[in-house]
Amino acid sequence: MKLDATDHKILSALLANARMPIAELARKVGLSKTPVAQRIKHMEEIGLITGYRAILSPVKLGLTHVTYVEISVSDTREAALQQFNAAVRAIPEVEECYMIAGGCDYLVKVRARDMGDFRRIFAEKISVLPFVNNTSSYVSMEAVVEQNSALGI
Amino acid sequence: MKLDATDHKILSALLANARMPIAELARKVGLSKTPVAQRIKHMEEIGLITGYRAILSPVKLGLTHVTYVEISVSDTREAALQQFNAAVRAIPEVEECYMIAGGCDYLVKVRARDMGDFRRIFAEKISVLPFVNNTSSYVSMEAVVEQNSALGI
DNA sequence: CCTGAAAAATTATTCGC
DNA sequence: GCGAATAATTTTTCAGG
Repeated sequence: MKLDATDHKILSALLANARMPIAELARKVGLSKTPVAQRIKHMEEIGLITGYRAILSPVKLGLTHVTYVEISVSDTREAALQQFNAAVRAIPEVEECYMIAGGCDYLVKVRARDMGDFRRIFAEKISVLPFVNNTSSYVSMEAVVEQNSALGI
Repeated sequence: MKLDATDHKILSALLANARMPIAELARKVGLSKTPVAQRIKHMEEIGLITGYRAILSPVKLGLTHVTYVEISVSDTREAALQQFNAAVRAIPEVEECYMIAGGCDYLVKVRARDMGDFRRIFAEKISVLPFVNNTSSYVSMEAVVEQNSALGI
C-alpha cells in the first residue's frame, strides 16, 4: 500500500474534484489513461478512497450554528463507552465526535440552524446520551477553516 | 432558494455518492431525468452544491492522530483576528478552525501522522501563529464520528 | 509498467408532447 | 414534468514497446 508521488497527485486532484475524468487526471499527472484508471481502482479496492461526495454550503443550507460540546461520562468501562459511541453515531446533527485522552471525555461537534435549534438538539439528543455526567458547550462565532480536506497531502 | 423534499433527496443521494448518474437519481426521487438535471444545475449555480470530492480513509493514509488545540490570542481587535485567520488557513494540517464565543479563543483541529508529527506541526506552524497567547492541546484517543456529512438533512 | 488508439459502454442533453 | 431519440463523454480493452 505504498503511494508514490503520482498517487498523491491523483488523490489531490480527486479531493478538489471527484468528477474529474480520467483523461484529465492522466494529463495532470503526466501518464496515459490506463495506469491512472488502474491506480484509482486499486486505491478504491484497498479502501483508501472510500467514496465520492457532494460538498454543500452550510451557509446556503442555513446550518451555520456550530457548537462543540464537551461531555464527561460517568462510566468509562469499555461496555459503557461502546454504548455511548453507538448512541452518538445515531445523531445526524453530530458531525464529529472524538474521545479525548485524559479523563475519557468526549468532544462532540454539533451543527444546527441557530441557537434555538441547537438547544432543541441538545435537550432531545445530546443530554440524554447514556452515561452523560457533565457537559460544557462552546459556541462558534466564526468558521475560520471548515471542511478542509488537504490532509497535508 | 427554497428546497423541497425532492431537492433534499437529491442532496442526500449526492452526499452518499457524488458520482451517481442522473438516471439513477431520477429513479430514486421519482422524477424523470430532465427536472433532476435542472435542479442539480440550479443548486450548483446558487452555490449550494460547491463541489464534489473524493473521501479518503485517514486510517489508510496513516493520518489518524487528531488533536484539538485551544488557542487564546493576545489581541482581539479585528485586524489581529483577520491576520490570525489568514495564517491558520495557510496550514494544510489544520482541518478545521472555529472562533469560540466567550474569550475570543480559537479551537483548531490538527491532523497528523502520530505524536511526533503533531509535535513538529505544533512547533513549526501552530505555536508561531500571530498573537498566540496560550495553548492547550487535547489529543484524541478514538474517532467516534468522523466526516459525518448528513447535516441533519 | 506504460502508451496510444480503437471499441464499448455509459451518461448527459435535447427535443416534442 | 415526461419519455424517447440524439449527442457527447467517458471508460475499458488490447496490441505493442
